[in-house]
Amino acid sequence: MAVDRKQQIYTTARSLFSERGYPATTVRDIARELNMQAGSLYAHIDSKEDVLWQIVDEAAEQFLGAVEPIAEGAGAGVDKLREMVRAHVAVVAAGSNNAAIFLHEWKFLSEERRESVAERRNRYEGLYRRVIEEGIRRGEFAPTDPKMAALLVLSVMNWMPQWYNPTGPLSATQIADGFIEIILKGLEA
Amino acid sequence: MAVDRKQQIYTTARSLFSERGYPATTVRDIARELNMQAGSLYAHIDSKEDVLWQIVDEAAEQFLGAVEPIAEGAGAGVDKLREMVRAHVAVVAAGSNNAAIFLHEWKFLSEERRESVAERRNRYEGLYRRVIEEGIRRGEFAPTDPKMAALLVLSVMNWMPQWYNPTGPLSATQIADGFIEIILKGLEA
DNA sequence: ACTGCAACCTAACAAGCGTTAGTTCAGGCA
DNA sequence: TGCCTGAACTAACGCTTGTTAGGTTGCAGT
Repeated sequence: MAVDRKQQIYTTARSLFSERGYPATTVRDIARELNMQAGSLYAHIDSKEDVLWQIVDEAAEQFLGAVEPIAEGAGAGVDKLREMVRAHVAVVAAGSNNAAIFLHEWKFLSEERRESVAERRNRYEGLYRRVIEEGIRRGEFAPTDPKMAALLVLSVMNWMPQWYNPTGPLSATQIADGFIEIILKGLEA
Repeated sequence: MAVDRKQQIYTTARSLFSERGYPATTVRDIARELNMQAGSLYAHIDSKEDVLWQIVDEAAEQFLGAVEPIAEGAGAGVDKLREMVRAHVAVVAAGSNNAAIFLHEWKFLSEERRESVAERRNRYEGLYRRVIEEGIRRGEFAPTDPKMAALLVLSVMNWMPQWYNPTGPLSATQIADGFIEIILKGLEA
């Protein structure tokens, strides 16, 4: 029994933050879900914003950690892009709450923390743009605007937490492959 | 002088709701922006939620009103899909604040209002799915899962309010055409 | 048996929330 | 002139917010 209470608090926070958003979630909501009192939370956490920060920070690391090695590795652009999308979708599927919070709730962090998130998000988006640019230069992809192409890929992935249901009929890999098939055909030379 | 104060309140609310979200925007924030007292707002509005409702309701009508006639009209699926995306993007561009609020803040409406939004959103998504299904049946599009294809199109459009900048270098039509070019190539038979 | 400690509780805090009531004041109209 | 209307104000309401302080409980190790 008595699994690490801190972890339980974070799990509950992830669920509620992603469902209602950070400002609409109160520490009393989180406490109620765990059958405890609001004040008792503070034996385990420092502040509500700290909880948000840890969740967002972790998610940022997960996405970069999964996709950066692929983007900077060797191989054809087509294959790299496919693997990047697969890796991204796998991260979303592994913890879809994290992804939704990462995408929408970072606004409520303090200035410096927000900047740390923005920096990593820019780096992340750059990975996709660069792989597509490289693919165009090599003649793998048709000469389209790489910024728009990257934005298209990222849009599809970023919208995913809004509808993805872990208990739904489609596995994460099926979803990734379904999307990337259409996208790669749309981009190919 | 003295433009309709009610309109000013709605314009300010649109701006703040889309920027910080509904729960993180206080009626005092709105009032401050208009150099007035929070209580004074209530000479013009009934409640904070009513303001949100009117904005969301209006946006729903704008999207359906612009896209439904095209989807149910005659013509090739390829042309219809292109025009639908153009029309959607035009609505976003005409009032990008509305779109962001419509997509993310409907959760904070009352049960019945939420349902009214959900019903129209389902109808809206169905328009895209049906045009794609029709296109596949006619042999215009390759036989892909129409649900995934529609989701791809909608994802790209729904993510747009997150990055679209009215004063940016790209016009709404350029954006729409850039995306739809890639997507149509990805779908074609 | 005693101590130490983590986990939890109750109670309260200052601040902020949406909203209401009562009032003031200027402008248009009889 | 006197009255009405609309828009604004001030002040407060009851409630909720994140957070803190201090006390209680029960269990692990000596």
